[in-house]
Amino acid sequence: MVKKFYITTPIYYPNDVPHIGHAYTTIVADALSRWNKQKGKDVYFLTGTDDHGKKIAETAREAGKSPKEFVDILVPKFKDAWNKLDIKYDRFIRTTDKDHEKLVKEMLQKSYDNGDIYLGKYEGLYCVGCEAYYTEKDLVENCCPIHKKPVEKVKEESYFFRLSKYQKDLLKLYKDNPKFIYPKSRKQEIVNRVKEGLRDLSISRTSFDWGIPLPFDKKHVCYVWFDALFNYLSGSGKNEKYWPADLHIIGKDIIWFHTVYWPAFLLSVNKKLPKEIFAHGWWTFDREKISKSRGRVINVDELISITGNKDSVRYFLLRATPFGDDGDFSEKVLIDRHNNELANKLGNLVSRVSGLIEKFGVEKTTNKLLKKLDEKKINSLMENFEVDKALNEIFSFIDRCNEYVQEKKPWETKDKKILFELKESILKISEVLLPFIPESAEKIKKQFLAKKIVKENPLFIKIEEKIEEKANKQEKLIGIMDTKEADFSDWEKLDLRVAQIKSVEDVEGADKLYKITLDVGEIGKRIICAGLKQFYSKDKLKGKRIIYFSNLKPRVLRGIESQGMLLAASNKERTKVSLIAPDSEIELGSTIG
RNA sequence: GGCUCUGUAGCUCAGCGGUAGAGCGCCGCUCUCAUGAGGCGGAGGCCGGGAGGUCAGCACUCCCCAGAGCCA
Repeated sequence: MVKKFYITTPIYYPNDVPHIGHAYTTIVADALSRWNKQKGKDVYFLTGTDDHGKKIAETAREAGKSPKEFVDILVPKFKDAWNKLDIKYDRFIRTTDKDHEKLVKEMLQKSYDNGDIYLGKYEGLYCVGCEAYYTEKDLVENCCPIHKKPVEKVKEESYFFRLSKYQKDLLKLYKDNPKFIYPKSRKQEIVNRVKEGLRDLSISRTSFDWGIPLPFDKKHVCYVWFDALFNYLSGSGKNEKYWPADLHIIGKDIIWFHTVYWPAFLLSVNKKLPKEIFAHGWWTFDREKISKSRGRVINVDELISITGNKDSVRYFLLRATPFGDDGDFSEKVLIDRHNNELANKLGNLVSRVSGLIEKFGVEKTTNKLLKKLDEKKINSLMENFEVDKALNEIFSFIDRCNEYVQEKKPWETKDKKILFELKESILKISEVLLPFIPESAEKIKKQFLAKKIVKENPLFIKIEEKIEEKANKQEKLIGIMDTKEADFSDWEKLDLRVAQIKSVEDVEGADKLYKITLDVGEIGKRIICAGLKQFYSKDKLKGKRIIYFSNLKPRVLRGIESQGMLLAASNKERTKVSLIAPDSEIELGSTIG
């Protein structure tokens, strides 16, 4: 019997365009989904949107639309983004889908009948942005600590779910299923918090009506989590074919809801529990947390446009950081990986080998090269969701292949057997890379399975360096060239001398310059201007021995004739300056050369 | 405040009881099949600090310092 594998992403709020955070979760789920499919499992991959909630209702009203109209406009943006990133889901669920609404009502009724839902009163400080209540001490100047907006004092009749009843069951669940929560450190946090005790959970609202009405009290609509979490069950295929979920991929911000509320809800309605929940980290942008309110969001379209290649984005996100940890996004690193790993290593390997095969052909032989690919290791890494390390392993095999070409020099030997080994290895690479960079992997496969293998256009076009960096490099290059081209006679023109700083004065109206009087031994006293004020105090300079360039054409600076210059080292940014000085006692006026 | 986690090469991280590792960046050498690609080599680390157990610690225990996260 074929083993099933049911994997999900959270359902996203469609009140915003899809950004790097959404993309990351979904790409990871897609890669794991594709990988399991490749291993022969019957895979079912669910993603979608959470259309309900007060936040959506309010944003819609501001936009002058009904909530439904509003989400109908935004939801396609998610589908479109996933399409652009080659995400292949089996169902895109929306909480406004009829079958989902029906199931949630059934589940509410069932839980109510079991005595797990009761009527009470909720009073609290509510943040619309978070869809959550806060206590006084959480607030920062009476505002929500995340959105920095004032909270509302809300008091309303509400139905409660008896979460407290499930404390023991939950603790047992964590104990009996060590793989239930990943990564381990997160698990410890949850266990400790559950041990502290659980409060019953408010699951309904009367203050707005954009949601699923409670079947036993139509005045109330279902509050976000009971509605949203059950998408995993209602979206699990015909007759819940794929339930229970094998893996919920989530961000670390919603781990509490998935590892506490969700199993408790399921226990209440007598359903099986998901097997594993993996919480990944967040992306920061140049070291700052990405959040909408701070305006540091990078959306999917922008992300793709940086390299113009969806596989670069997929590769970067999957590879950049250990799964579970926070990652830092920067354009530079994305481009570096695109250029170095995808273009120079993988793309170039494909290019050089296809070119060689086109010229010389292949001849079947045993493949010793391929043995260097440790598939077992890759498999075990993937089973532990160590996607970054699995990719690492694959790319070190790509390195082996490039080394192999270098070592065997098939362009000289015209050895068809070597080229056969390389061809087979590249085909294998295309196979193992398929879950991660499907489009490129397909291209490679097609190219190397063709009857006549020919060299084709580059898979990954390298991204030009930024203009600024390029300019820097050129400057550096010119610097080197100048030195190289200098004749000895040029050097001889310079008269460099050891000198001592006798006095230092400020220059009126100049915040960088000092007027410095030097003693240059046999040459006598000289006055120069030097931009050292930011780096050296007067006292520090006084008495110092330095190297003086004496025959530099004099120049008037701020009304003072500067007779030459003193030598100093400085870094590229000119934030550090260090005077050049003789390292032992020597007469003033001594020449340098 | 309570509870977690992290601190190893310039940067990102791996190693988790037995002579300090990788990738990127930097420097040097080199090939020419290939996308200004590839290959080889080098520099660079009191493995946050201190104490303890061990024949042996970057890894184990305790304390301290610094940073991050969670507290419904």
